Amino acid sequence: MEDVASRAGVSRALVSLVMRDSPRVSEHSRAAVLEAAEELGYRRNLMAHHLASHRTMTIGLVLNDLHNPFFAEMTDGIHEAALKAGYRIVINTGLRDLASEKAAIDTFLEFRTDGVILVGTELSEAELESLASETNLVVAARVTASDSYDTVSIDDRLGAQMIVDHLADLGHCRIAHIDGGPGAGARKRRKGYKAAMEQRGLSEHVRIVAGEYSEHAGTVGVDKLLSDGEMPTAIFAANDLMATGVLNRLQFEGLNVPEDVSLVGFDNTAMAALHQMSLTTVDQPCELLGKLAARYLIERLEEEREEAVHHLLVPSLVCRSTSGPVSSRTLDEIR
Amino acid sequence: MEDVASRAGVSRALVSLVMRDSPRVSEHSRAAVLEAAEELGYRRNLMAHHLASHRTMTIGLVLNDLHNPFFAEMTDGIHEAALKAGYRIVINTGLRDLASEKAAIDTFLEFRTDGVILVGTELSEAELESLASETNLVVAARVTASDSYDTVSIDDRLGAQMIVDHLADLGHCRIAHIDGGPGAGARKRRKGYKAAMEQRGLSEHVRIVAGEYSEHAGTVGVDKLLSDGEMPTAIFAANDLMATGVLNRLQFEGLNVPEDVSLVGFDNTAMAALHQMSLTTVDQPCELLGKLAARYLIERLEEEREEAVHHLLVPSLVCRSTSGPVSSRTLDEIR
DNA sequence: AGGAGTTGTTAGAGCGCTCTATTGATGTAG
DNA sequence: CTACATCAATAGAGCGCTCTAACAACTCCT
Repeated sequence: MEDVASRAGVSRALVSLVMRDSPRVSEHSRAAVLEAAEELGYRRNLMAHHLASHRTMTIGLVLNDLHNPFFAEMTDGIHEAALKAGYRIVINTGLRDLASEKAAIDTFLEFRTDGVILVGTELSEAELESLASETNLVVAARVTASDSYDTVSIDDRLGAQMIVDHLADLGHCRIAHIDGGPGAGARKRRKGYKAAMEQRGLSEHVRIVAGEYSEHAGTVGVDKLLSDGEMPTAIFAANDLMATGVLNRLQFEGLNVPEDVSLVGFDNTAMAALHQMSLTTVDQPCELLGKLAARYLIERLEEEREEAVHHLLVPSLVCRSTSGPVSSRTLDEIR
Repeated sequence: MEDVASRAGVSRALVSLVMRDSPRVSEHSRAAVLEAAEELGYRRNLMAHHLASHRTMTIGLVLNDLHNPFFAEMTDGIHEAALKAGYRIVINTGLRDLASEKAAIDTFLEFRTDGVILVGTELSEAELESLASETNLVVAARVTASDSYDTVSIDDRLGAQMIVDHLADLGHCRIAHIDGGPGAGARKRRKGYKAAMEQRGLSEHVRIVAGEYSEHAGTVGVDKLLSDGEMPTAIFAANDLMATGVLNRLQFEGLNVPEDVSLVGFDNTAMAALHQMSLTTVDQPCELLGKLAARYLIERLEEEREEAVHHLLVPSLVCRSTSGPVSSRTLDEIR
């Protein structure tokens, strides 16, 4: 910066002003500085910039799982909204694993990004609370009642209920749920499933298989369902990624979907819409969620608001071809 | 740091040593400092750290497209190798768009990450060259002959040739290629396709439709193929993501795969292996590629090597169910 | 003409850390 | 008992920037 200043024949402070697009610089000086900077290939040092200004104009984004297209779609929305407000984003992945997620967050804390958006976090509420005391925080795709950070999500519980209602309407009673384990929103989906089953008078058919938000968990889940007890006529997979694994395994086992077993996912990722999948699922307006998350964080950063916001969006069911009326055949006949 | 120092009853410099795990600190002082830091919730400021040390122990990773599972798989490999060497990674996305990619890179340059890995970059060779003069650079999934940065990739040209050979062996002559446009490796795949067609005496059947590495491009590509001229009996899509769109559209148009049209993709992403897709494709050992990329960058960072490395891996064909012998029916009969 | 404002520019302190050189304190050999 | 290492700890400069306060140089108004 010193070099640029002397080459442009001005002071270091003025170069700093030009770099920050200050309006209180004459056109003449501005041009001279920009030219000198260009010639020297000068690029400002964000580290030093931050150290002096305490701002980086950067948002840290922690995605739970890069393999799940849901997160890519959320990112689009966040990216767009952030850019529009003059912020840039930096991403890190939690690898669907608590320790890695914490490491990812630590990186951003050490980098001192202006704020952090956690998409699909697996952190406990206590951990979120303590994180919120260190930085500006928005949690997406998960709901809490905290008043120190914002949350943006769809109503997972309601989504699960819609699924059960849909399947029950088609005549299904033996509706099983492979759950999302520690995944964000998984508990609410599980609860919604249970509540809806009870409401429909299907309490005795409640059957929950432990899983997680991955394709592999779908495969394993089907194996478990096949190996012990009566096979359900419908499966509610905790998310689309898992549903992919379920569908794969069912077909591998010679079961037809939806003739023999109906299947419903959750998230409505681009994957689900594919002709080959054509998965019945619950839609999450990813881009909108992303935009809202970014917007709420930016409101915090610009100190336009003190109290926490908890924005809950209403999901909608997308019926495709993996769900159909209950079959009259039993599993034994099928085999 | 000052606070931690006074609380622990030592100097600021000693706290710094403890934070950097220096061996020249007595156990007693170390314990005292760590305790004080813990109590005060101290977290070192990476910005200041870098400013003074010129190191961040961080690698910037630019992924061309978050929606393409190929990049998620590469990331796994990079992440693992980086962590093992004590580096952390920070990700940014190019949104499959040159301007965004440049913005992503700029962020890392301003953050002064120790080095940058570009996965599937669309930058020109001149731009890559100039970037390499600013930071330590490794380019993955693309090949150049530069001697100022390393590249790690499979042999795209060979992969394309394997596809054409496979299809030609099945009796196909009218093999069309929907290309990857500005995408990394797309030119090589296009060239390999052309060369192989000529080698097989199928020059007159060479047909290239302009596309890009996206699902949508596959849909559009099929429409183009259907609307003008004779429909090919086989399609080589520039990557798996595009192949998904192609498959989708073909089925929508009532064409059976592989009975009416054979289809081959490229990348062998997890998606391609799904029972519902079962896509014939060319395998890229993503994790290995990622690991190599990280390793080469780290070698550069630790200044173990001066000259550039260009590592080219041999691809392999994975035959699944979207490719089969040429059909005797013509398109008119099908319709 | 003199005070008040406005505009463009600058000096210099300070952000939170590392790093070099230095100082004591302790041990070890001549 | 002195000379020389070795080890633990520290002072103080400096990394590249921003920010406050101050300063010229104008313009405007009474």
